[in-house]
Amino acid sequence: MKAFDLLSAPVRKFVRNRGWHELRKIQAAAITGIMSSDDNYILASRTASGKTEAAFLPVLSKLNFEETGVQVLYISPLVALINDQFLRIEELCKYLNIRVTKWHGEANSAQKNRLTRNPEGIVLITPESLEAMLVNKPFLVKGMFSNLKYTVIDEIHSFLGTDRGTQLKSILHRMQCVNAKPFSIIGLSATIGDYGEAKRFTGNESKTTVFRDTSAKEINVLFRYFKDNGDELSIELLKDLYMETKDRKVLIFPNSRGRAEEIAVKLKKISDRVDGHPNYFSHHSSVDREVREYVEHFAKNNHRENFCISCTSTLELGIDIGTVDEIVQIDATYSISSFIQRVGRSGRKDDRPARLCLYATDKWDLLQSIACWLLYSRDMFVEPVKMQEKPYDILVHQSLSIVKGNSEIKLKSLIRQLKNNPAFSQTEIVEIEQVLNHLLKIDFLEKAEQDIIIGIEGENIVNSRNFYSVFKTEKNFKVIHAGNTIGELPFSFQIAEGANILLAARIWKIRSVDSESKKIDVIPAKDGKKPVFFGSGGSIHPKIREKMLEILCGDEEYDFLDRSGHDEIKQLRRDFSVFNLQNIQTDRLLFKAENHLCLFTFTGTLVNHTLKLLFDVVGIKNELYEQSSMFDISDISADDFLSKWKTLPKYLPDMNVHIGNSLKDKPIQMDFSKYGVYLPENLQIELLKNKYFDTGQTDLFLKTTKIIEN
DNA sequence: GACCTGCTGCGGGCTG
Repeated sequence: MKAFDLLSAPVRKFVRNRGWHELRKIQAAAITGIMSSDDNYILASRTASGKTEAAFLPVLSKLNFEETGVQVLYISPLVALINDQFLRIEELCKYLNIRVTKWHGEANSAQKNRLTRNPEGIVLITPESLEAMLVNKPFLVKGMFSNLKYTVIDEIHSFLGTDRGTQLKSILHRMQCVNAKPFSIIGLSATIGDYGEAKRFTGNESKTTVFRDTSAKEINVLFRYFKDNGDELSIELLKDLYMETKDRKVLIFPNSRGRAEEIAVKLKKISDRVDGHPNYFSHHSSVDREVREYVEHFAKNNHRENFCISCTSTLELGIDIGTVDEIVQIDATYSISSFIQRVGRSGRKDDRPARLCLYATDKWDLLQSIACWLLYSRDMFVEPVKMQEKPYDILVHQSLSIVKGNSEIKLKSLIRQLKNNPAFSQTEIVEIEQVLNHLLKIDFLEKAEQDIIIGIEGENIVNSRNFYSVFKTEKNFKVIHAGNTIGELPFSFQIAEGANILLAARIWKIRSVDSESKKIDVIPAKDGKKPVFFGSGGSIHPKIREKMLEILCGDEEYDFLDRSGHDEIKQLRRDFSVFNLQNIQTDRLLFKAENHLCLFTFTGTLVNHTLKLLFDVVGIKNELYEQSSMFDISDISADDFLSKWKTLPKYLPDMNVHIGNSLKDKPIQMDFSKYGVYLPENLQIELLKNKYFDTGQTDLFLKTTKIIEN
């Protein structure tokens, strides 16, 4: 039987009326699977390949929406995506007389109230809104969701291996507990590397099936190399970039918000001068939400005019922005999976191959960029998801949430609930007890006779509006022009009266700064500096660094490189030819210069961090340059260094002591975790160890590496 | 050498 015939009559009518001649591969597979079983499914395929319909066509065919209670829950990582998908799902449901309700912080509260009085149909929600419901109105969760049949999780890859994902996994389990009969889960995802983790996310790996649409899109790739001079992009690069993008619909990804502004403003200036199109925008988290919505709307609805959006990962996820002809990446991405997301945003027209242009501004970035491209296109490599096996900080959060939701709960019952939750399945009971005891000790929890309740100190935390999310955000200054919010900026040396800055693809002069209300008043200006933001670097997988070394030691000529890129690689190869390298897997390079040593490790960020800590412990004076994966080592001879190097493995078993000392030195290191500071010290150390270090890989690295000298 | 994400409940003021 054909997949189409499995659908219910009204859904078939919908498909025919839309004029769809045939179902996509992913849709046919999903329909056959979902119609025939109540198993969980992961549907993986490119952006805009009809995944939403792949999930909803069979679910709408299968369920009886006359039943009371919400039947389908759709969970999205973004409010913007909920608003997007609402229109599509509502269109589908109009035929079937099913009510669809948006439920997030900005959604209409009258609609929400109507749903609570008469729960039915489909609800679109964020993880944080679900959390809030569990904390404040657990009775509502029971009333609304105890007859739930399906939960659809959009962009499920964005939850894998993240704190927010652990939170969602925990919430899903808590919801399963109030449900009469377990609901099924359908995860929608872009193509990812780690389907095992995606399957485990449903809480029932063996009853979860993955459907993948692997049909690859043809890509035309071009590399351009323009060495930058210091902080700003070279004028040659900008001119080339302008010519490359002026007649297309383009997304440019420059890896940082400051540079996104620099590019948008400078390309617009060139365009103004030569009478090109005026549609240059920037899109990132510091651009006001309404401004961003305008940009998205423009891209989606102007079919004839070209545009250029200079953006960060805000445009990586699946917000619908219509057709994009070309993707430009400035310098290497931090991961292959991010690279895949960005490439996937182009070439929606099926008849044309996607166009990808990779600019590099530094020799190491050029090398990394080539490595990423080869790993993606030849080796089909994607980083595995790095799981936090024991997410103690999320355990703190969920413990507080469960206690607050229950008002009071027996300690044994709380421990049992946490232990049965798949989000914490790797955490031992003694560890859960340790966390809860510490929360009791710091008055976040309190014993009231036989029960546990929220303690004095915990009240402030759980009653705050900020409690529902597990990630941290800083308070920034609002940038305002003539009463309109342009965006926001962190406080820095730049924020001063009379200074000129770039924001939202425009140039502004700061007229006044109000530190009290955190507002900056601006007027338009003619020239200015790119804004400064703060952030620590990303983490590069060892495989990318190994590929960089492989390219360096090889002699293949790449036909996708331009002349200057070709010359730069040639020069790099010449520089490294002083080493007689035999084995790319195990040989690493020690360059002996006059007064210092350069150790090129060609390994991942976490191993480098671990090596740095070990160097510090044994008193090797060093500085780490992550971009080239190189340690600059001084005040020691090569021979002394090598004999100390041999002793490093024996310090690894005491990593917790070393990390503990480092944490005492700089408590600020815990800042990455919103709830980590409420853990006992030994668990804080474990959290830090998992986040910034990799003792297992470092042990292996130290044991297998052979150091080659020049 | 970084990027991103979300938000209750209540009270007061205003509009229709």
